[in-house]
Amino acid sequence: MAAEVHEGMAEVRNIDTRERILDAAERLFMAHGYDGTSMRQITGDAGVNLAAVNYHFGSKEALMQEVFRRRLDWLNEERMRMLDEMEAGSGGQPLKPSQIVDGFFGTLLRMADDEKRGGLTFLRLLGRTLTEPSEFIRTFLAEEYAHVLERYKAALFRALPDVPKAEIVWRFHFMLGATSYAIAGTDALRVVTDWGIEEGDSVDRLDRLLPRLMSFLLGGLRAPLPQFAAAEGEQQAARAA
Amino acid sequence: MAAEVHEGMAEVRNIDTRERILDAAERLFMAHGYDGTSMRQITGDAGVNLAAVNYHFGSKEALMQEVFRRRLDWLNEERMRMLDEMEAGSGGQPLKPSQIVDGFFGTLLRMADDEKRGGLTFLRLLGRTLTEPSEFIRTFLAEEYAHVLERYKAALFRALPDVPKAEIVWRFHFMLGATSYAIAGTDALRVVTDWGIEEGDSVDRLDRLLPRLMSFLLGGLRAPLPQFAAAEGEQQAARAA
DNA sequence: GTCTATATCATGATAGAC
DNA sequence: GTCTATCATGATATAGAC
Repeated sequence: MAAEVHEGMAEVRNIDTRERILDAAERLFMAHGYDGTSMRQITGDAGVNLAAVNYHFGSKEALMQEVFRRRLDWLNEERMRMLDEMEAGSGGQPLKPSQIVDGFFGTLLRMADDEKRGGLTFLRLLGRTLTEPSEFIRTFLAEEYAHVLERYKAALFRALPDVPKAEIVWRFHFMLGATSYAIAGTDALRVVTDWGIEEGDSVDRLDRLLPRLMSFLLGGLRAPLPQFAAAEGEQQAARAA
Repeated sequence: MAAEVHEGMAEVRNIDTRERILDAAERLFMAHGYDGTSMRQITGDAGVNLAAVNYHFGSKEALMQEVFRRRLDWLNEERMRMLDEMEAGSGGQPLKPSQIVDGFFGTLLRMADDEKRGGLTFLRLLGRTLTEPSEFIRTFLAEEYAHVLERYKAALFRALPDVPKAEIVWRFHFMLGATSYAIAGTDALRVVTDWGIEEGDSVDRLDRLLPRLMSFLLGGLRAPLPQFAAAEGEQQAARAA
């Protein structure tokens, strides 16, 4: 009797097993890194059999890719959708830098509150992975979502016509770093923030992180240019005129 | 005869072996991470025997700590020395934010040109490790050099009396992230910077990275406060007056 | 689809000769 | 201090019964 129920639920349990593995892998990769997490830990945590990972995903590397794809496909479609929407509403005018930054980084940070999209766990995993040494996964991310970066970069070029393009690319990069580190939420962070914070100020609240980060990013993006770049900026502005 | 020469050089070869192991470990940990690097790779690369790591350092973890200590002791002494010097020359007045940022992050970045202090290899290792999941090493770093962060944080509090302290701590954290990511120099960086850079513009030149990063960091540090924090800033300024 | 059992290999660490 | 040889463990992956 139990066997019949088991057979009847085979399809459902299959899907369930896949998700359970992905959830456990996401959590463990976040906490201990790719190389620091074994398939025994993952399947143990997920409550499934050791062989299930290879059956459902083929290998540990393929599992890692699927962990990211599950979240990033949605995120990057959302980013594209927001850019489409903002550009449709701007009447052909360049967007404001704050709109672009919010579309890219704000959309990312708002995932932290969305448990069904991975929430803070996935965000931290992503933040850490961007500087982690597992080459195959950085390559995968760069290739899979290059088109999104490209469109946002182009939007920034239009929004800041008198800033040299090289400078914008660098600043985009600095913004990525500040954001990654903030969401990675390492213990180094905790040590820093534990000092000298006024009583009652809840540093850890995510709804405050977003405006804090936004101010910082925009301040950096629009900062005065370094001297050698300011000269290039004048040339670029002259060409455009 | 050969045996006598060997014995006579024992001390020298000892030191040499230690340094060779540290150099190889620094390079490999940077490229593949702590968990992704085996002691066989390290000793193979260093051209020494496998057992030498445990003889000289005791364990893989202790080796990793020594890799960092070798570079960071100097860096953090230099940071302290610069702060002492600047404060001695300011006549009791608060320092300028740009001085403080240069003392902390400029001193770090200038290590990239100093091959005998680890150069770019160590800088990248450090940048990656700050978000890496190896807990023991982040704990080690946080405890070992906490006093330096504390002094720089205090200097920033004095330099920016009407910015809430919590805000300064966060912005310090964002600056750390932007810098880590920039020096980690992942492939994600390379992909980003390969797009749309004008011909002849050498994006990779380190002497340009420093002023670029400085402008960005200072722009972020001095950015307008987010609304909720601006209110706190007024209170803080009122208390100080 | 799920399980047990196992093949195959790499890891960190150490004992003991030299 | 350096070497060889080896231990004990844990890794990914798979074969084959159910």
